This record gives sequence, C-alpha cells and structure tokens, in this order.
Amino acid sequence: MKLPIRVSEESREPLYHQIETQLQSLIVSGKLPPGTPLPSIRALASELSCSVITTRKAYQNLEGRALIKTIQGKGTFVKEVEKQRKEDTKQQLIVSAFLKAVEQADQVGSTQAEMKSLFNQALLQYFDNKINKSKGGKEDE
Amino acid sequence: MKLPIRVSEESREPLYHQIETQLQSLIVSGKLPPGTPLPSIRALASELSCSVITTRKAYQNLEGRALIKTIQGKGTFVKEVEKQRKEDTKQQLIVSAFLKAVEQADQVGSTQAEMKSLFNQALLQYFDNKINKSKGGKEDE
Amino acid sequence: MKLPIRVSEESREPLYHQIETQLQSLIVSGKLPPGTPLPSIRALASELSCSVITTRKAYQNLEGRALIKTIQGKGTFVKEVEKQRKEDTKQQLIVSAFLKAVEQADQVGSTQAEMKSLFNQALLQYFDNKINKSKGGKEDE
Amino acid sequence: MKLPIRVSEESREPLYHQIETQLQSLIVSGKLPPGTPLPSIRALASELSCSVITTRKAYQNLEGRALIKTIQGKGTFVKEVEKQRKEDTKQQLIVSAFLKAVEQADQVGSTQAEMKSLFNQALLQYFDNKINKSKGGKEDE
DNA sequence: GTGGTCTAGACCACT
DNA sequence: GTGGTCTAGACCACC
Repeated sequence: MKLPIRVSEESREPLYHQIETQLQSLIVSGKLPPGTPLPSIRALASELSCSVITTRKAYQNLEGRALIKTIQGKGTFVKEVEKQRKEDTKQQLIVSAFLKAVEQADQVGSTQAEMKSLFNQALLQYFDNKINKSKGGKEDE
Repeated sequence: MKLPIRVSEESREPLYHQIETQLQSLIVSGKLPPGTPLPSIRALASELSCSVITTRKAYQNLEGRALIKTIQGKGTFVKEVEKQRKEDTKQQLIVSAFLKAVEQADQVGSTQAEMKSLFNQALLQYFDNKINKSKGGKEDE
Repeated sequence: MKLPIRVSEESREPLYHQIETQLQSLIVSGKLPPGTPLPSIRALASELSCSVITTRKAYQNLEGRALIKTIQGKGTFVKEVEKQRKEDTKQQLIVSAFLKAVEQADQVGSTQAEMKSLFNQALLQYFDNKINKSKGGKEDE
Repeated sequence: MKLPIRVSEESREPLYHQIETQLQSLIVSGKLPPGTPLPSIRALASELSCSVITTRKAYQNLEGRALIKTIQGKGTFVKEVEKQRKEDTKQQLIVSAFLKAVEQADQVGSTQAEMKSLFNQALLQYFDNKINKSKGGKEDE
C-alpha cells in the first residue's frame, strides 16, 4: 500500500521528522487503523527516494512512542491503541499547534480580537485552497 | 538601551534564530521605531552571554530582510519601513502561523468546528497563563 | 571535482566574496550546470587553505541568491535555474560593470568618443595579456 | 564654495574613499583648477554630515598623492599639476575602470563581440539617463 | 561522509 | 568606540 506521505528536501525540517509526524497523523486520525501493515523501510525509502537510515529512524521513533510495532521477519504494523489515547494525542497535537501560533501572534503585538479574526481568515483560506485543489483534480505530476 | 530579548539554551532553535525572530517581532510590532539604534553586536553578545558571531548572524539576517541597517563604524539601526509594510508583515506572520496550525489539525482529521473550539481553548489557556505569570511577579521558574 | 577558483590573500576583497563571485560566474556562464554537486565546504576550504567558515559564508550567500541549494547531510548543489534567468543575470552583471566604468569616465570629463576609443584599447590590452599568459604556460608570477 | 560631492551611507565603499575619488575626479578633469581653495575639513564634514576624521582622511590621502596642498592656517588648495600628468591620470583611471569591467565580463563567459555590444548599450543607457535627469530639473531634494 | 551551530579569540577598517 | 573578516578548533544533526 502506498502511503500518502509527501516529503520536501527544501524544508528545514529533517526528512525523518517529516515522515514521522505524517505517519503519526495518519495513525491517530484513524486513517491507518490498528494492524495495518506499513511498507518496509526499504520500500518506503525508495518511494520517497531517501536513505533507509532515514526511514528507519522515523519508524524507530514511532515504535518508541508505541504507535507502531515491528515484528522480526514479518514487517511493521500499526499498533493497537486505545481510542481514548488517540483522541487525547490528537487534541493535544492540535492545541499545542494553536498555542504556538498564538504565542507568535502575541509576540508581534496582536490582540485577542485580531487573532480571532485572522484565525478565521486562515481557516477560510486553508479550506478554500483545499477544495480548489481537489476540484482541479490532480494538481501534481 | 536594553532589549527585552530572552534566549533559551535548552531550545533546539538556534540561538541566532531566537534573537532574529524576537528582534523582528519588536520591529514589526512597532516597539522599536525606525532609526532606533540597536545594541552593538558585542554589547548584545555579552548581555546574552553568547558569542559575537551569534549576534552578528542575527543582525545580518535581519539586514538581508531589509529590517535593519548596519553602518561600518557607526552601528546598527532599525530601518525606515513603510507602516503598511510592517502591518503586512505582521499580519502575514500571524496568518501563516495559523495556517500551519490548521494544516496540522486537518491532518489529524479535525473538523472546522472542532478547530474553532480548540483554538478558543488555546487562546484562553495562553492568556490565562500569561496573566498568572505577570501576577505572580516572577515570571521565571 | 576541482573548481577553477583562485583566491588572492593580497586582495582587499574578502576571501568569501572572491569565492562567491567566482562561483557565481561559473554558474551563470553555464560552466557548472544545474545539479552539479559542489565540493563540500571542508574540501573547498582545505583546497583554498582557508577556514571552513569562509567557504560556508560564500555558499550561504549564493544560496540566499537562489543559485545553489544546500541539503543537510547531503551536500551542496547548483540549483535549477531557468536558462533565461541565467542569461539575464549574466547580461545584467556585464552591463552594470560597464555602467560603473562609464560613470567613472564621465566623472573625469571624458567624452563618449574618448570612452569608445579607450574601451577598445582596454579590450585589446585585456585579451593580448590573456593570450600571452596562456602561451607562456605558467600564468603565475 | 559648495563641492558637487555626493556620498551614500548605503554604499559598501568607505565614506572617506567616496570623498577622495570624487575630489580626485574633479581635480584631474579640470573642474577644480589649480589654486582653488577647498572647504575646510570641518565645513565639508558638516556639509556631508560625517565625521571630521573622515574628511581629514580623504584630504590626507589626496595630499599624499600630491593633488592638493594644505597650508597651515590658510586652508587647503588644489595643487599645481602638470597638464600632462592630469591627462595621464585621467586616462589611466578610465582604462583601468574598463579593464575591470572587461575582466568581469570575461569571467561570465562573454565574447568580445558581446562585450562591444553591451558596452554600447551601457553607454546609451548612461547618457540617456543623464539627459533625462537634467531635463527634469533637480530630481533631488 | 555531509552541513549547522557555536566559541573565544584575533586583526583590520571605519567613524 | 563601531562593524567586517577570519582562524582553528568544537559538537551536533542529518544522510
């Protein structure tokens, strides 16, 4: 199965971290249900044209956080996780993302009212953009 | 003049980048009006107990983005920037921070309604925290 | 691959700038096509017997002008640039060099006719000199 | 007398050098004939709003090259220079400016034919620009 | 191996 | 005093 993962060499974020967070999102959002087999580190590496070291690091980190499980000779699988824990992780990810953004806004002297307005603006912009992309069909390749 | 800049050695964010973004915030928020002389790279370095090279890199990057101007033998100054451009930069910084957060939320399968609710939650949390800190007097530890 | 770069310690021009402009010339002239891996900052530093910091600064400035791309852990590469943009940059470099010279000539009260004549003189002198050097074999000392 | 000297803080060229070369141009071009009194270092400094140290350095360098002469208690004057020497200096300045430009052009792989064409282009551009400026009256202040 | 950050000095050029 | 350049190391993160 081909994972919907996109990495960018341009980004300052390390490759392994891009993979890691995207996989995490897929898991806690339920898009990859427990038991789902993940591609082998070699397969994923070739798909993303990166080094196996990189994919292995991503898998290792996820395994360390008990989100996936590697079974010798069989492969790597999404681990059984309590629904509640998934919900919590999800919410925590979102809130901390928002907190970071709010902090940034506060630093440049934005008021709460402004933030609310700009947040709605960002929301609209994001989903508009998303819809347009899907309407246009595949915009990539 | 002493700048309200705080750096953390713990953070994974490079020192020079911490300085850079904080200075940028001070400038676009208008807290440092055009023409304001910034502390010399040496003074700032000793104040933050870091190397001159580090402060210099921060200043240099800001100069590259036309926010400050350094003159050999004279010092470094906040550049004259149109008020409009400052507003734009500010707003752009905030919206892009929010966009990033929204993208993250979307990736884990959050709905717009959920995002709004969690955003308000983050907002409250942030400002509550801020008020408590300032009430307590010591904002450190 | 060994780059045809020569630096002079005598020159008042900063080392990193000598490297920078020579690399730029090699890139916009097409001698280093897009994708070409540049020597690592350490390799180049040892080749030119200068500090790593110096080569890094040159690379960094070129990256800032979108001529090269550096990727953590992989190396530094000539960026994909439109042929047109390369042509433009090249021509712009030349014209601005000539403009500067013409301005200088005008300031000392030279007429257009004089300038044309002296320009041709300079042209001859330059290429004569160049040919003699290459004929002689040793172009140093 | 007010000298037609313009300095720019933005330029990477040192202030004292900007003053020095502009004065030199005025002298060898004959716009400041021998015996002309120059403004005092203090007057010039205040006119250009720079430090007296800066203007003194410019005057000292010119005196070192025997283009001006300072007489204690009387002031600074353009020195008597042989017409021939002025001509030579002038020509030398121009040719070396052109040589530098040609070298730059050669480095980016320009042919002699191209250079000639681009030189003419630069010439036209420069004088067009100059005429337009003077037609428009004072474009400054 | 690669680049990224940082230190603690140094010397020079400019104002 | 200021900034500009540079050295010769160091340690870390990434591939």
